Amino acid sequence: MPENILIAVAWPYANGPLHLGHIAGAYLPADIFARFHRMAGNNVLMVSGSDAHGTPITLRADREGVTPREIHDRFHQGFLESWQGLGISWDLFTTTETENHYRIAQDFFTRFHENGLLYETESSVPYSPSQNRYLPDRYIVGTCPHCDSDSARGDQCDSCGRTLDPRELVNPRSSIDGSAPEFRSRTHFMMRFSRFEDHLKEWLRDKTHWRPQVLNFTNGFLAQGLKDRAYTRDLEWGIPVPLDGWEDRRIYVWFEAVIGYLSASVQWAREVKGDPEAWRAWWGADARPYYFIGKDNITFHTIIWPAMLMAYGEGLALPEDVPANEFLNLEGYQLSTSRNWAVWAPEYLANYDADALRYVLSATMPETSDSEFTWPDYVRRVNTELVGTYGNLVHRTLTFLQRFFDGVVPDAEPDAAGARLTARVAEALEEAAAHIAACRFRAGLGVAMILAQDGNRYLDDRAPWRTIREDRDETARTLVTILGVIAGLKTLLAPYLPFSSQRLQTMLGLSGSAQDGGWTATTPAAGTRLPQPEALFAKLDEEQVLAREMANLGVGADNETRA
RNA sequence: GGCAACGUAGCUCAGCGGCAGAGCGGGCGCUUCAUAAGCGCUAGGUCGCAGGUUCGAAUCCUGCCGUUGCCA
Repeated sequence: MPENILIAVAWPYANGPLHLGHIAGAYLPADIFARFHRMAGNNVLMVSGSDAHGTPITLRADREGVTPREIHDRFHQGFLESWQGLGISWDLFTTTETENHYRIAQDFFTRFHENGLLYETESSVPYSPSQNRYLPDRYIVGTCPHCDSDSARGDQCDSCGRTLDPRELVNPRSSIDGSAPEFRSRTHFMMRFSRFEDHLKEWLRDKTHWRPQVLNFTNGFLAQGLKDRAYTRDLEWGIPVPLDGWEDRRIYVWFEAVIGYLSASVQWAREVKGDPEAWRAWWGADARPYYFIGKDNITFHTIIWPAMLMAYGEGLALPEDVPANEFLNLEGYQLSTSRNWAVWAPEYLANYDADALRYVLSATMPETSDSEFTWPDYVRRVNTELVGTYGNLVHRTLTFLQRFFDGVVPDAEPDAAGARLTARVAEALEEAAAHIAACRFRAGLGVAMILAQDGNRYLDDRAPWRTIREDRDETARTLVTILGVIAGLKTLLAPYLPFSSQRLQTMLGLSGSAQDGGWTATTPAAGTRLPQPEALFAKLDEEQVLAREMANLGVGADNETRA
């Protein structure tokens, strides 16, 4: 019986283009998971969108002298193009800047308020008299009270790493115009998260299938006691508090962005599916929601958002799993937008193949600990593994078939050794399915690559280039066997390498899409004439790649702001 | 400062109580259908450091060093 699998993926800040860290951290694993489950016959709803209201967007807008909406629109559009190029197969990628999202986020607020979960509290907020606006903590700069650095921000000191309150800063001033801020007393709402501590602990009890890092971190966080948190902020950009007289305060971006998982599902039902109630199948009692995020977001998805769902009280499905990834480093250092230490998706896609990146990032996905992307390693994996092991197995087989069989699939059955290998294909499909369903994506890919090696070894053992001289039937048996392996690889790799699997689908003389073929190895029927094969992947010139990429890295760094 | 992880072969990473593993790179050989691709063999490691538990520790515990994330 098909399952309803909600694939909810982190909402990227629309303040800059996507880079490799985003892709390896959340979007690629989510997409592999989605494509696999669709092939396996499950009902998938995969949603996310641009986070329009984060502080980084306001920061960039202030710096460029444009509105936050202009920043959001620019990068949201860029995201859509990158998804297309990378083959990230959303059912809907929307944004928090929609009427639908505002309505649902405000509905959450109203519900919490009516249920007595929000209470008022006074807090001291930095205000700029010269600009006549309240300032976010990180807009205040000054001297750090701990280490005397004069470039500390109101939220944190980059020199000593301590987090700060803007009132602690010595000689505080606005980073916009250098004027001294006032601190004004303002009324804000606190959310009674503390009320859900026990319920959360109870809910977490059977989550033994979660990754240890995620579970330990979550349990540890809860063990320290869940505190109430400010639900509103003094900002001009964001979703207004839906109460008379409170319109100048906004719902804190974090508590609003997570609601996007639900609001995007609702929007999908109405606008894409054309059935306004269709979203309920992915949010009901038998739905299985998976949240793909980075390790910096764990508490919001294992504690805050589940608590909000409990607080909302419609029996909305809680996360089944939150397979948070660790971080991807680049050439030995952390990715950094401000230092331009990154590989940007648009630039990558302008020069290289999407499947090649999907392969390399899948093989080195930071599932269990931080991992490393280097350009020499990228070239090596593409040339030896993608081209050499997998691509070449396909190419040597299909060109052989053209040369000696006129491209026609022979009518033959595998021999004994071939039957054993064919059985391996079926096993590989089962093993990989188990790995992918459990969010072990590297392991799933490993199963496919071992099968490709088995195929190459089988070909070398059978040596059809020799048998063709005296025993055409035996050669035919070898080829039919290896075509079955290739068909299996096409399926096994379709979640990882959708573009090349589709090309292979065509080269195998199969109609339709590789995605719709199901999680099985379908071989072309005997007598089918296959088209002239083309290489699945292009070999890279290491010197050329390194010359281009190492020259770009870190160039144009902007050290004035951090993003 | 508190919490949670990570530190394993030249590189990238598995393993997480029972003889230290894979891929790549290095060395040697086989093959020639194939994108100078493929296959086999081989060298290479005080499993961050120091203690402890155990018949037995890369694996469990403690401390330290280094890295990362979250929180204060």
